[in-house]
Amino acid sequence: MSKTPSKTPQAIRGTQDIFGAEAEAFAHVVETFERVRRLYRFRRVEMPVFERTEVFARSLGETTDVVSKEMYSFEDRGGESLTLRPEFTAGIARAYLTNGWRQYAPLKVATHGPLFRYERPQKGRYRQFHQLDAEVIGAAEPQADVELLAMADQLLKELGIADGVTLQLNTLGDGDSREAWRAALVDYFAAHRAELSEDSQDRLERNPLRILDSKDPRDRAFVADAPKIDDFLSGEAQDFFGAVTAGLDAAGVAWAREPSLVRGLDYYRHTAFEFVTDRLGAQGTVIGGGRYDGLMESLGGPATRAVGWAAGIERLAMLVGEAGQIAIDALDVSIAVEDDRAAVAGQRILAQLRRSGLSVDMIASGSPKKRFDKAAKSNARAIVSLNIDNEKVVSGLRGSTELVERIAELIRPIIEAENR
RNA sequence: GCGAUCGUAGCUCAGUUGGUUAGAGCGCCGGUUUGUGGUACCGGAGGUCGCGGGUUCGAACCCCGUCGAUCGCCCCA
Repeated sequence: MSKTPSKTPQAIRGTQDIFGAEAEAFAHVVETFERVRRLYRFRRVEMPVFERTEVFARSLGETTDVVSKEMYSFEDRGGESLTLRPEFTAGIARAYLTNGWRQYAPLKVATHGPLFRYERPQKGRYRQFHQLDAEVIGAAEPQADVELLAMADQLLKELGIADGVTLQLNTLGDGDSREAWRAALVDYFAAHRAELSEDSQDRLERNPLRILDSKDPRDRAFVADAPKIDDFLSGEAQDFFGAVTAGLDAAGVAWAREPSLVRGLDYYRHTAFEFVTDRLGAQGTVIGGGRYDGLMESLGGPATRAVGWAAGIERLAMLVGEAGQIAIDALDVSIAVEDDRAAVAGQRILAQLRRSGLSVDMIASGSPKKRFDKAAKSNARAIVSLNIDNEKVVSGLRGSTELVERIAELIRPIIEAENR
C-alpha cells in the first residue's frame, strides 16, 4: 500500500559499515596478525568491551581532556559509571591484576577488536575503530621491547606494506630522566613563550612534551634547539636504550631515531615508538606503543614493568588495499540453471561441489536466457550450465580443463540419478 | 570544540547567465538477437534535487539556517 512511513535511522557518526574489498583487506590484516603472533608465541586473550570508568580514568592520569571529553562513558542501571574501552592496555592491566596473571609473567598476550573514542571523524580516524594489540607484561628486559618490535616489523612485511613505513624510535628514560628533561623543556620554552603558537603556550602548562611534535611552524623553529633527552638520561636508561637498539640491529629491524617522539601519558618510560607512513593524510601512525612501567601502580597493583603496542586495523587495511595485496573473488564454479526444471539438480550439484571444497555460486533466478551470461560475468574458473533436453537434465561444462574434469566426475552420478 | 569543501536515481556523475515534463553511464527487471552463447539492440522500474525557511513571475542553481559526509586543526591512550 503506502511506502514505509518512518525514516530509516542513520548510522552513528564515526561508525563504519565495512564491505567488499575493504572488508577483505580488514580480514586479511587480522588473519595475518593472528598468524604472526603465534610465531612469536603471544597468547590470545579476549577482553570486555567495557570496564568501570575508573580503569581508564586512573590509568590515563592527568590528561583530563582525554578522560572528560573523549571517552564514551555512561551509567548503567545501577548508577555505575562505565566506559567503552578507548584502548586495550588498561583493561589488560586490570585483568592481569584481578586474575592473578602474575603467575604467568612474563606474559605475552595479543588481542584485537573494536575500541571507542568520542572524537571528530577524519581520514583513518573513527569513533568506533579497530586495533590489533600486543603486550608483554612483567618483563623488565630490553629483549621484550625488541621482540615486540620485531613482531610488528614482521607483520608489516608479511602484509606487504613495510616499504612506505618507517619505525621511529625514542627513549623517554626512566622516571628521573624524564622529569629532568621535562623541567628543562619547560624552562626552555617558557623563555620563548611569547613567540610560541597559542596552542603551545597552552601546552606549556598542560603537556609540555607535546610542543615537540607541534605542526605549527612558529613552534618548529624552537624545537630544533630544544633540550634533548639524551642529555638527561641516567646511565641505566642509556644502557637500556642501547640494548634495545642493538637488539633491533641484530634482529634486522630497521629503525630511525626520532628525538621529538613523545607519549602524551605520564606512565610511559624508556622505549617509545611509532611505525609511521606519509600515505594516510594527517593520521600517519600505523602502529604505536612503548614501555609503560608506571601503569600497574596507578591501578593499585605492584610495580610491574611492561611494554606493548597497538595497530589501527583500518589504517593497515588502507595501506594493504593501496598496495593491491588483496585478491578477492576467487570463485571456482558458477552454475547456471537455464531451465527451472533443472533447479533441483542444480541444488544437488551446488551442495556436492561445495562439500568437495570448491567455492561455488548458482544463478537460478531472472530470465533463464540471461543466466548463462550472468554466470560468465562472475569470472568463475568454470561454468556449469544445466538445461532440459528431451525431458532429461543435461549439463554443459566450460573452463580450465583440469577443473572441468574434476567437476564432471562429481556431477555425473547426480545427473544420472536425476534422469532415472 | 574550531575551520574548509561537498550533499541530484541503488552506484559514479552531468545539469549553461535562475526558465517548460531533471539527464547519462553502470547496475537491476523484461524482451529481441545470438544459440555453447561473456555480443548487440529495444523497452521498463527507480528521484520529496539532504531537510527547513527566504529572494523571485519562476529555484537543483541565489541567500540564511539545519542535518549529514569528507578533509584538516585541537587532542591522540
